[in-house]
Amino acid sequence: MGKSTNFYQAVYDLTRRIPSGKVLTYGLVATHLGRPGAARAVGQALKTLPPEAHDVPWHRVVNTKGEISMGGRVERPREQRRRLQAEGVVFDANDRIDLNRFLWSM
DNA sequence: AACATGACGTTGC
DNA sequence: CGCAACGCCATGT
Repeated sequence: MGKSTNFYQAVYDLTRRIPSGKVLTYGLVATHLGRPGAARAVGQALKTLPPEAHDVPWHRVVNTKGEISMGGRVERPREQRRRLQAEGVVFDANDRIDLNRFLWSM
């Protein structure tokens, strides 16, 4: 039940290290975890987000286009955008982030 | 163990 | 640049 797998834990760990005002893509997170191609699994980890990971800045992870995913529901993406803007991240006219400026590079 | 699912990515048209 | 198809991976049933 509430037990998360090592992979999920790793995702939460790395996501927690993303500095405020910076973002990372699902694909890069997967790659940094040594599982290139597991971008979808990363998304699942962040959407499931257990109580023990309430402090994980899930909003700092976007897709490779620099845009917020999941357009169906509008509440969640909206909250994500709100938080990012509060950290200084800028969205262009197409609701897209300039990854050349805000992508977090280690 | 097999099948279905998804907050993704890349390539082809 | 927008859309469709295919690929990849970890989970849940």
